[in-house]
Amino acid sequence: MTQQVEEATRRTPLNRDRVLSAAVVLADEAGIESLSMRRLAQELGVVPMALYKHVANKEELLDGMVGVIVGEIDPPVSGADWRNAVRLRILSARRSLLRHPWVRQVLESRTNRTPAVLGYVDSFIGMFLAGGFSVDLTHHVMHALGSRMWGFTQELFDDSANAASAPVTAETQAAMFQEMATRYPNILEVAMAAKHDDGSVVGQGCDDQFEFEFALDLLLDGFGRFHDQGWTSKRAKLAK
Amino acid sequence: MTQQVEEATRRTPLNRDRVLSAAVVLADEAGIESLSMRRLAQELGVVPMALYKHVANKEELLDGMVGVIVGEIDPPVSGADWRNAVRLRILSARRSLLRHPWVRQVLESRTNRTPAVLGYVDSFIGMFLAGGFSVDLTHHVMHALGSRMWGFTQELFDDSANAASAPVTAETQAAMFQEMATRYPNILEVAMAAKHDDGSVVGQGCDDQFEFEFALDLLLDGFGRFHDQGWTSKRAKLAK
DNA sequence: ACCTGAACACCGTTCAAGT
DNA sequence: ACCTGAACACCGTTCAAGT
Repeated sequence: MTQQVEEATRRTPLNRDRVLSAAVVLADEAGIESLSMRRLAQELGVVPMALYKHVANKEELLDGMVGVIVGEIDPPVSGADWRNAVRLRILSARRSLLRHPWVRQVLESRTNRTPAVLGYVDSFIGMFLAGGFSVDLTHHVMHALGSRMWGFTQELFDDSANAASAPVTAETQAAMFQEMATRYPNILEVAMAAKHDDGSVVGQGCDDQFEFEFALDLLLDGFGRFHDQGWTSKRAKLAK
Repeated sequence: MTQQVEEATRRTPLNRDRVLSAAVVLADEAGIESLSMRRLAQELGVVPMALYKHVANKEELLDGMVGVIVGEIDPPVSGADWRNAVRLRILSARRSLLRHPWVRQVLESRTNRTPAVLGYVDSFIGMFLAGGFSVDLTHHVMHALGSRMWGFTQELFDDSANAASAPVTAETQAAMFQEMATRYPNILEVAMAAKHDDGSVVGQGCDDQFEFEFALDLLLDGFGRFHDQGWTSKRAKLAK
């Protein structure tokens, strides 16, 4: 930072938006684990306590950050049937969330009853109701969607962490292969098939976008089938 | 702790299992946020550094704790078709995980390539392969299942946190209702229907077990349909 | 060789003293 | 009335000094 920019930054009075934007940038660039009140204050050129005038505590800071990203998600497209509306909105959310990978963890780690999140959920529910879904079915469908409505899934193994680690030698790779073959043959078989499918031997093998849409479409198909059948939870419970 | 018990505890030499068990108990009773190396050491009546002889660091401690719980999950039942085998196993995992609510967060926050987790996943994949699923379909099905294979879903709003908070007065409840009605009418409508369904006005309204099984069965139905149709990812990609 | 007290480099947040 | 330096009560982990 040059002297000039530093001066200009310092002159701009701190406000909630500047705090939140700086926090988003910091989380994007340094990772959510590097986001501390002290570090954020330093980045803004203020004393740590100055932040507490604009956010009550770190929890509120994180809620606010999520709000910023949720605000970037496109509103529902108009004039589409429920399936397309829901699908496009989720894929839009996915694009937003992929730009800010830390949002997933923050969304997962807390109960998110902030206006931004509630507003998103409310308009999301609205897409099903507008599509003629009963309130009952909409309720259960929202549960089934869960965090997938944000465009992400809790994956079993997060490869993004692995990508940053040191490259493994051919030797250790061979040893890992041997270990996998004897102890986890099924995992190996599936992983090999995915890699073969991918064409590369080195690549991580899984097309995340394809996997996401596979599961999403499977769920949407199921929702549509239930809707067409006039499914109700009461009948489902009686059938048990 | 009486003097006698304290003596006995101190005489038992510390080992990895005792460290992990104590950590599990501490997380169960005090919550995962209260689990620190220092607090755990105190609980075991040792100096913090003594722990580092049995676990390399906190990450390894958490991995080990997950391993303890995963070890409690029932093995696959034999002689069942794939659908029942998978279903029963997931519901067994769910029972284990519900007894130790912190496991969800720990599983979500890390890339879990530990022997315990890999072993579980491997045997899980085995159930689909044994049911005649292609390796290809099994791969995508495992992705679609995601963390649901552990018996939990990322819910939008975690009510467990809310239950611990202070009870709200009738006044603030009415104000919240008013706020919801004007700003989040769709959420309110769904929430009201769920409560009515539940019979109570106060209850949290959602039957978590029902919601879980609703989504699980919807997915399993989809998997079965794909299996019967001889679905392949290659054909699915060409169709796009 | 083994064990561990003290220290290091952090946290989020409170609070009283200074302007 | 406003602002903030110092302090509090913690962290995980290193390391050197002590046995």
